[in-house]
Amino acid sequence: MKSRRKSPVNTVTTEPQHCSIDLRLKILSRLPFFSGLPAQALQQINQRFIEIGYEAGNFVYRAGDPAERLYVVADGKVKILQHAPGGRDVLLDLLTSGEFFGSLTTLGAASYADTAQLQTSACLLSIRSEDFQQILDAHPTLALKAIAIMAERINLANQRLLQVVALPVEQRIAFTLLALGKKLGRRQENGLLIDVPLSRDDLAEMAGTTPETASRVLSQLQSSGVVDSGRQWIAITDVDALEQRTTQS
Amino acid sequence: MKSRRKSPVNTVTTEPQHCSIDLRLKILSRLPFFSGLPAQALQQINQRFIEIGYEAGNFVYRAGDPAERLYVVADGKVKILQHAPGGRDVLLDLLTSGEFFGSLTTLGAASYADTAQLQTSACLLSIRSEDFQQILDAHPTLALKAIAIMAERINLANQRLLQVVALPVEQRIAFTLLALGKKLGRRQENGLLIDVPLSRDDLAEMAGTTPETASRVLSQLQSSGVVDSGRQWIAITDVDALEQRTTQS
DNA sequence: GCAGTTATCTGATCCAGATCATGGAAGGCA
DNA sequence: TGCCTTCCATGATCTGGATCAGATAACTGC
Repeated sequence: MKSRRKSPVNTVTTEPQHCSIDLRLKILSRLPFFSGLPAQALQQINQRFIEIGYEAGNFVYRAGDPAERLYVVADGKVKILQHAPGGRDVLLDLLTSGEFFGSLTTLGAASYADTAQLQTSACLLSIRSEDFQQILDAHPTLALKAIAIMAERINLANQRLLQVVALPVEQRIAFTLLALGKKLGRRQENGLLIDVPLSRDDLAEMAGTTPETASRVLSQLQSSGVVDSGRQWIAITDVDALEQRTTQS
Repeated sequence: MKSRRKSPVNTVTTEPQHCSIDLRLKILSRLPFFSGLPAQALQQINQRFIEIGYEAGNFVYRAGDPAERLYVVADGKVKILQHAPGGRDVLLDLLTSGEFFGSLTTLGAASYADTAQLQTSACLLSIRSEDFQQILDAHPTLALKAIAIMAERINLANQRLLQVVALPVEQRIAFTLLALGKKLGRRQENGLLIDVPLSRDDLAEMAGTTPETASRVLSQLQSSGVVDSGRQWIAITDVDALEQRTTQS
C-alpha cells in the first residue's frame, strides 16, 4: 500500500532561454499586476527590469542584506524564510510565477528581514526599489494593487499566527497542505499533486513543528488514504477528507 | 516588596470635546501620514472623514462584518484581535493615536478578518474605503507611505510568528513587554509604565500563551526586580535586564 | 464599610509534541 | 552495480507549558 514511487514532481529545470531577455516583456505583460497598462508604459517599465537565472538552492538574498531590490518570479519556485536565533526556521511562503518578493519599499527598514532561496532553479526579474517606487508614483493604479497584495499578505501572516497559537499540529499541517495544494497543486491520476519539491523539513517549517512530527502526521494521513507521499513530494488524494481534518480531532 | 498600588495608568476618559468636529482637521494635519500635503488637499480629505466616539469595551467592528471603512485612532487605544475556533484569541496589536486600522482596500476580501475593540474609551476618525482609495489615487505620495506602513506590519506579523514558533514563553513575554514599553511606555518614578489598561489575559493573548503562564512569568520577573505590576497595569523597571531575558534562559 | 464581582496568583497534574536515537529506503554518482 | 549521502519512518523518553482547581487581593456599587 505504501507507495514509494519516483517523485512525480515536475523537475524540469528552467532552460536558459526561459530566462532570456526576449521573453521578458512577454512575462511582464502577462502579470495580472501590470494588466491594463498601456503598451508604452509597459515598455518603459520593462527597461527598468533585469533578468537573472539561478540554480536550485541558491540564495537570492539573506536576512540582513541591504534591501535594495524587488524581485518577480518569472519561472520556478522561491521560498521565503525567516531565521530564529535558536536555529529553528520558519518557512513563510513558497512563491511561484508572477509573485513578488524582496523590498517593496525604500522607506523603513534598510535591510531584508527574511531570506529568499530557490526551491527549484528559477528565472527572476529584478528592479531597484527606487525605480519601482517611481513606477508606482507614475501609475497610481499599480500602487493600489500593491496595497491589495500586501493586505492579503498581512492577513495570511495573521492567519498563520492564529493557527500556530490555537491549533494542534495535525490541523496546522492539514491547513498547510490545503494551502499548498490550492496554490501549487496540479491534477494527477492519484490526486492533487503539490508540484514542488517539498521535504518533511520544509513542511515542518511551514507548519511550525519538527520534521519528526510532520513525518508522523503525514504517515497517519497516508494510512487514512487522505494523502499520498514520497521522498520530496506530497499529493492530496482526498481534499474533502483533508478539509475535515482542519476542524475536529 | 510586592506592590499592589492603585493603577498608575492614565485612565482619564476621552472627553466629548476631544472628539468634536472642531478638532478633526487639527488631528488629521498632525498625522505623519498626511504631513507635507498642501492645506487645500488636507481640507478636502478632512471632509471625507467622520468622527466617532466610543466607550471602552465597545467593538468597532467584528471579524466577518462587511469591510467598508478605514479608521484612524484620534485618541485612546484600540485593540485588534483575531478569533480562533477553539475560543483562544490572539491580540494582534494595540493601536494608539495616529494609527490606522480597518480596511485599507476594497479589492480582495469583502469582510474584516479581525476584530477591533476599544481598550479605552476613544475617539476615532473614519472614512469609506473607496474615498480613501480616491485620496491615494490623487496623492501618490500617500500611497507610498501606506505601502511602507503595510510593509512594516508584515514584518511585525512575521516576527511574531517566528517568536511563537521558536522561542519559549518567557522570551516571548519579554519581547512583548519591550514592544509595549517602546510603543506605549510613559516614564515614571518606578520605571517605564505601559500606559494602557492591560490584563494578564491581554498579555497572554499577545504572547500566545495562557493567562496563568503570563501571570507566573510576570511574578518571576517581578521578584527579580525587572518589572513592577498590579491589577491591569505593568511597568518595566529595568529595561536592560528585560532585554537580556529575550536572549538566554 | 460591606457584599459581590473580577482579576490575579499559585499549586498540582497532565499531555502534546519536542528530543533523542536508530534503522531503512531512495537517489546520486563513479 | 555498489557505495555514499540524504531523506524519511518510527520507537522511547522527556518536558514546557496547558489545564484544572482553589485561595487572595483589588475594584465596584451601594
